[in-house]
Amino acid sequence: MAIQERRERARQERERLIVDAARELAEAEGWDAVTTRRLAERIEYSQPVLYSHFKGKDAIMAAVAVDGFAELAAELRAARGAAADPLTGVATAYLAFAETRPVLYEAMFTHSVDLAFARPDTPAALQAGFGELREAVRPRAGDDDPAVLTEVFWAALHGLATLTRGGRLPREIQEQRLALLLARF
Amino acid sequence: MAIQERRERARQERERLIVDAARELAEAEGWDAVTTRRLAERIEYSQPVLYSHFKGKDAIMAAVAVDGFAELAAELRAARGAAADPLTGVATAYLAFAETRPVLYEAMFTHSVDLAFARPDTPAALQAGFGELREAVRPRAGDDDPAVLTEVFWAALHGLATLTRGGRLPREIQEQRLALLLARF
DNA sequence: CGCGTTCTCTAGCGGCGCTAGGATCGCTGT
DNA sequence: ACAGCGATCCTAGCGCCGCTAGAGAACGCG
Repeated sequence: MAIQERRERARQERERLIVDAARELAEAEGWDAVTTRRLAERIEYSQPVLYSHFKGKDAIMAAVAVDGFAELAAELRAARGAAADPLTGVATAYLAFAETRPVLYEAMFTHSVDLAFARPDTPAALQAGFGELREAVRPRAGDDDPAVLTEVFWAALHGLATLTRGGRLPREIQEQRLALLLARF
Repeated sequence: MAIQERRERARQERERLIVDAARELAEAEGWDAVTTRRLAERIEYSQPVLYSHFKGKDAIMAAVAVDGFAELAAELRAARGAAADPLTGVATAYLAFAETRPVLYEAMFTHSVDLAFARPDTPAALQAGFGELREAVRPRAGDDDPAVLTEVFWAALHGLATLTRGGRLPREIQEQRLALLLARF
C-alpha cells in the first residue's frame, strides 16, 4: 500500500508544481502568456499531464485563485490584529493586495467564474477572507445586519480595486477615496 | 467629390453593421462566440474587411463598449429625473443596467482595458454617465468633494454589480444591500 | 475603351485548448 | 527471475483562433 501512497504524494507534488508554475508565469508575463504548451514546457512534462490533474486550463487558474484567497485571508487577519482601527487596517490591506498582486486578483475575480461561493463545497479560504472583513465591519454595523453590511463594504472595496486597476479611476487619490468610504461606515 | 462622400457613408454604415453584429452575437451566445470568422460570416463579408475598420477584435469590443456607455448614460439621466430620490433612482438604474445587459457591462468593464478614461480623447458618453452620477451624489456630499465621493459611490455600485454577476454574492438580497449603501450616503 | 486606384477575397501562418492511441515503465504473481 | 498487466506518459493531430500577404475584381477617370 505504501507504493500507492508514494505515488499519490508524487502526484500532489506535481500538482503544486503546475499551480505554482502557472502563477509564476502569469506574474512574469500576464495571464495571456499562460498557455497549456508553455506551462507544460515549464514543468518539463508534456501537455496531456496537465489534463490528468485538472479538467482544463480554467481549473488550473481556479487553483491559483484559491491560493490567492488563502493569502488574502492571511493578510486581512494580520491587518485586523495590527491596526489601530481594524476596519481601516483591513480595507487598506485589501486594496494593497489587489494592487501588489494583480495577477492573483485577476484570477480570483476577473476570471474563473465557476468557483463556488456560499456553498457547501466552498473552499475554506474563501470563507475565511470574508470572515475577517465581517469581524472588522461588525463594530460599525449598528442596527444593520453585519453580514449584509460586510457584503456592501466588500463590494465597495472590490469596485475601487477593479476600477483603479482597469484605468477607470486615477490611482493618485485612492487614499482620499478610501477615507471617504471609511467615513461613511 | 460626392463619390468619396458616398463611399464614406457606406463605410460608416458597414462599421455600424459590424458593431451591431458583434453586440447581437455576444448577446445571443456570449463574448466567447464572437470570433472574427463568425462575425465576418454574419455581416456577409470576409474576415479582412473587419481589419480595414478596426485594428483588431479588441477594438470592435471597445466600440460596443462605447455604445454601452451611451446607453447607460441615457438610462441614468432618465432615472435621475423620474425618481423621487435621485440617488436611489440612479443607483437602482445602474444595477438594473448591469443585470439586464450583462454582455454590454462585460464589454465596458471586464474587457477592453484600453478605453481612455479621464483623458482628452475620452468618448463623451463616458463622461456623461459619470456626470449623471455626480449630480445625484452632490446633494449628499456635505463637506466632501462631490467628484471623489461620486467615484466612491460608483465603485460601490460597480462592486455590487460585478460580484453579483460573478456569483460571488447571492442575487436575492441585492435590494437590501443597496438600501444599506444608500443609507450610508 | 484602357488605365490606375481602391476595394475585397482566397489562402495561409503560427498558435491555441484539448484528446486519441500507442509506447514505456514499474509493480505483481508465479 | 521473469512474463503479464495496469498505470503513466508522450507523439501526433483535430478544429479552432486572430491576423495578414498577395492575387484579383470592381469602379471612376481621362
